[in-house]
Amino acid sequence: MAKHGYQQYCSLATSLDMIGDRWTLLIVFELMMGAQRYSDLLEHLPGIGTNLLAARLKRLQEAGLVEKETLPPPAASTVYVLTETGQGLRPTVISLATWGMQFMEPPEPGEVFVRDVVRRRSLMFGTRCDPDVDDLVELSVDGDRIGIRIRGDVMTIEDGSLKEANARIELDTRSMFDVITSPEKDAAEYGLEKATVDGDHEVALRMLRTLNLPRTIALAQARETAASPV
Amino acid sequence: MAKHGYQQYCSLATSLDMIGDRWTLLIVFELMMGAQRYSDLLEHLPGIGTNLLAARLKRLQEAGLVEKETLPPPAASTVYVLTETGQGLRPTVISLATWGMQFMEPPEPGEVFVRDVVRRRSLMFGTRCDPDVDDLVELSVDGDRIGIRIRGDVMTIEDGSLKEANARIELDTRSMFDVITSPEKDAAEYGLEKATVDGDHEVALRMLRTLNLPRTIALAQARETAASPV
DNA sequence: CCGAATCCTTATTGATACTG
DNA sequence: CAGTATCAATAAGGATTCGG
Repeated sequence: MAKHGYQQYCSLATSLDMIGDRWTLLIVFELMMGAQRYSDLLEHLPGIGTNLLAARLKRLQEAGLVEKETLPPPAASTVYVLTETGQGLRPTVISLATWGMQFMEPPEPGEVFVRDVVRRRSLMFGTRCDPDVDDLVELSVDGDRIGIRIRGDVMTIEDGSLKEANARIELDTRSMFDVITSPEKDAAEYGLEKATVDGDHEVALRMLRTLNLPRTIALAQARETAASPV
Repeated sequence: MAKHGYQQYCSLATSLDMIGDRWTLLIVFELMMGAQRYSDLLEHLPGIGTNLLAARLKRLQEAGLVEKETLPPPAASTVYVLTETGQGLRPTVISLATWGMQFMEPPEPGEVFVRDVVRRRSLMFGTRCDPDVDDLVELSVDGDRIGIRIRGDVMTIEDGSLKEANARIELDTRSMFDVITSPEKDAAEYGLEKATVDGDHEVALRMLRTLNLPRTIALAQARETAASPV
């Protein structure tokens, strides 16, 4: 689309020449959540079309934002990884994703898979957390069930139900939406009221707080940046 | 381009549906530097084509990011203005523009108009400045001449030469590039060595520091954000 | 002159089929 | 699994025209 680019001597135009094409930034976003195979990307980017994915990956590699890596045997599959340069887009992507949050409507039940929402959340999840925490929570939203482990500053997700969870949270789509998108710092408490909790309530509350954290922090940072723009 | 959008329940995809089209973010960037008429935008966005500009402005208005305003007589012209929502993109735009800086090559002499470079710089210029400063400097880069006034936290630019300037800086394109893009905090001192200065050296140095400021601050913020990603 | 709307050509995309 | 190839549908680029 930007075949011969914006021909402007402007760093924003330069950036857009590199990542301004349709789908490109979404691919970068996906790769920020970890290395992925071609088919993983296809799956996580519904609607992209295999030719476009291939084309974008090629350009991203030429631009030095992405690299192909071959996993050691027995996996022996090739994955795409963001380079250091590509990782440099993290603040931008987070800031843009945060801005977009204000336009999101509560989803229809079933429209959304919790797993994807929490996965994306995990990108914005930072290091500002208690290093001693080690929580394993089963989260079920309108029947859609995943396991989330928070260990210090690392969040990992697994599918299906967990026998060893410290807490089980069951909640409806709307409440989940409220917890995640609300800039209020008591959104987690509110979500807890709406939820059915099994197991350690303390752990459950901490988990909901963690899921809300990115939004709160991002807003604070955005305000600060806006107040004294760079 | 994104006619029926990415159909993903994802705030980044939502953002891109609004500002992901070609030219759109550049238009927003322009408007961040102040209200502009249709023809001003055409001029500042070389290559856009009048039909596209019209189409983008229409979409941006529908999306609530831009509004049309009619200036009071005798100006009586209509200008486009960013709404509060549109202004919310400021941190994103600054972060993306900062990221792109690493790919910029020193321009050919004459390729670039100082005025445009400094104009864009003024967007990133923030409030972290000495409120007592009131400097008026004439800056000439390879013969291209503008006047810059810094008064507290406000930077204004005017064309042509100034009789009343406190200092006159004359420098080549390459040195100007170095001052602006260098993350080193002594870039300004370096630039001063390369320059011919007439008038108050203290004022000249402060001006070069100010032009370098955005880059330095932006990098510091990016590092911080990357370290504890939102 | 400003602020577009129209027409036409080229480039990019989206969807699907196909291959090593 | 990891892409290519094909092709119709769209969007962008460029020139010109039009109304106030």
